[in-house]
Amino acid sequence: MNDKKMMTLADIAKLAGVSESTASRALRNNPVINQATREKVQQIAAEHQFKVNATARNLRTQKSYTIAVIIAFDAKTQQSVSDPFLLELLGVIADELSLHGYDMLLSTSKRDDKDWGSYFLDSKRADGLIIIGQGEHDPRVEALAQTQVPFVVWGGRSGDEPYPIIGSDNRQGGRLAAEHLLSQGCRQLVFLGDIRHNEIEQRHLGMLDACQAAGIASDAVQQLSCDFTAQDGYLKTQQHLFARLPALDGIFAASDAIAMGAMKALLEHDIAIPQQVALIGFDDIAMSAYCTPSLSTVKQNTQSGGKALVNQLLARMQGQQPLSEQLAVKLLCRQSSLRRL
Amino acid sequence: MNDKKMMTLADIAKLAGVSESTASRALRNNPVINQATREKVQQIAAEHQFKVNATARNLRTQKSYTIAVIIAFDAKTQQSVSDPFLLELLGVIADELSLHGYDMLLSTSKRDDKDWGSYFLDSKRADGLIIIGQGEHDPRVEALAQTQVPFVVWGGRSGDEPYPIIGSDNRQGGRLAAEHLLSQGCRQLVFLGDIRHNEIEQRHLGMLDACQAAGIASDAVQQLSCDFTAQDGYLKTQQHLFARLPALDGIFAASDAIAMGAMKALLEHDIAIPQQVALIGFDDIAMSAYCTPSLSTVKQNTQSGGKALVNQLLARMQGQQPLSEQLAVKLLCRQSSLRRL
DNA sequence: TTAGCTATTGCAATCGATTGCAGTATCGCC
DNA sequence: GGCGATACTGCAATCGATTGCAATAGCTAA
Repeated sequence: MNDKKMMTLADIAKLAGVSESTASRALRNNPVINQATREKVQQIAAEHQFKVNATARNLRTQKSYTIAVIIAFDAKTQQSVSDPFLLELLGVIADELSLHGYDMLLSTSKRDDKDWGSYFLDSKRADGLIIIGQGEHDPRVEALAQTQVPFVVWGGRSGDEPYPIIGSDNRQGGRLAAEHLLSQGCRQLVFLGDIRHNEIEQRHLGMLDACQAAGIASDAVQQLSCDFTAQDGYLKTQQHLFARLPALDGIFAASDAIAMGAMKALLEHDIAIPQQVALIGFDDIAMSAYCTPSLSTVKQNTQSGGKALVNQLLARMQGQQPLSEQLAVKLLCRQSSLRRL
Repeated sequence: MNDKKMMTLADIAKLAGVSESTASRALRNNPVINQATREKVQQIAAEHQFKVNATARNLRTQKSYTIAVIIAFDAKTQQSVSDPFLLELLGVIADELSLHGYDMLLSTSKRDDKDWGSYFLDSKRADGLIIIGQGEHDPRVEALAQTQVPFVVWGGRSGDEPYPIIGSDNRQGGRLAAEHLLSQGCRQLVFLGDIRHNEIEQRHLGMLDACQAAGIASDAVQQLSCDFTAQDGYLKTQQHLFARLPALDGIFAASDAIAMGAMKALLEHDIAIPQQVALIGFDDIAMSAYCTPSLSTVKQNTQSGGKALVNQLLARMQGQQPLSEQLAVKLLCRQSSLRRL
């Protein structure tokens, strides 16, 4: 029942009474092999549960049929470790890769000891790289761009990056969020987030776009740096925003986690949301709809994002010019910002 | 600067004026090679940024130095896709594996087309399997247990599983949660969760333990099936629990997500938490501390869990008898359940 | 009948590193 | 001076599948 030692192609060939080359071609459905022969070989292989040794194939073909996904953390803040958004994106990427016959090697680069390009590519562990890091300018990525390594990045475009970046249209997202706050009558706004990150910077810029378009004085818009955690959202709100009350009437947080921290601080201080301060986040994590008040937010299209990452990378690996992409986002208005029904 | 084609061990050997075998041994720091020779080879390799071809090594050594991590979803509920707890665990596993020189292949088995064991092991893609699925009895896992495949499972032990399971002491967690509710004066309790899942069943049993010990009548403890989502927590609370008010005074949700859904429903109904109904969850996801009221919960030790998974698997791969482990959990009392200060 | 095709199949090299075993040099010591 | 031990180093086989090219068989057309 359980074959003692591993079956090899040679065993299958012998059983089928053909040469290894024929067996190999038959299994891969090479049409040059007689149909009857093909079927016979495939049947025998199936009977014995033969699985091609991926290692041997990889060595011979010089491909690994594997893509490395690197989650690049900020060494300092350790952010995003528990960002639900990430896991969702990962799931989509995994599915899409598997659809194309690729496996996914996952690496969280906390210790950034090893140089990605060579660790994964030169050693033939992977054929390409997907880098997920809502990072600040990362020298390692910049360095990669100088090489021939096929890779794509999930993140925010700031304009001139010499590598393909797929991400949400963060600026548009920021615009939508701010327009919404303005439409609810907010006039003194705060942006809560770390604009050293490209994506966050774009969200902030979008907010400024909207304010400018609405003729809001620029000193009515404050930006306050904040980590990606609920904790920091809470702290920063406590430390800096209470002082600006009651004038302050609208907060745009760079992520839902931050927003929920801010919400906590406001509620503890008995500030009515959205009546006194309207609040909106970014990401639409699962909890957003279920906190009280429910959190307005800007939703990223994880599905399209994951697919775009994979498809651009595969295109790049086939020698095509990869393109950066910006995905449309969607405004979700919930209780935390809806002053009027 | 950038070497045209990939360097191979042969190239390094030639440059160093030694044979391939010597070069190989030198790079792996085999003490049988003269120290001076070793250093010279290593230096030349470093200069040329030589990286051992993992594929070739794997073929020759018949190992892949790779562990496959499979996130087994419930085909129906698609739960846990966005469970923050999972990502955290994944991160720990990734780090621990990398510490031991292993890479991590991630697979989300939504389409359960392929048979794990053979896909990863027979094809030599991985040396072992870590299966994460707070699953119900999964026939695929049962089948694996019949084979020689080295694998470990994250989940709940129900007693007799013939394979190593690492997980939290869910029963103890349930006990702690219930004891806490009781200590707050709750007498009519509801458990919200799907007890077909081992882990959840254990949490429920723990709750019953505590109630029994406290002499609570068994009909004062209700169990209500519920998916892993905030959404279902919300719905089930609306549909079934309002009818039991005001007698009902304590809810233990099988996960924080469920708890937050329930909280939403209660608040919308103007039920005071914790005065009228005390609420406690499980997991301590990042948001728990930042909803309002903040959510009491039982915290799992992700760190130890990830390490245990990896270490047990590696032990198993070295022929040792792997042991199941139950990790201690910790009760975190926050506003949602604290009636007295 | 035979050259010329086509349809199949097999031979043997190849991918790059590892490793058992054999070979060489050097040294100490009687 | 010779013998064995010690310390390195190299030869060549090996892991398992893929593939360019050669080989064979069967068949058609001249």
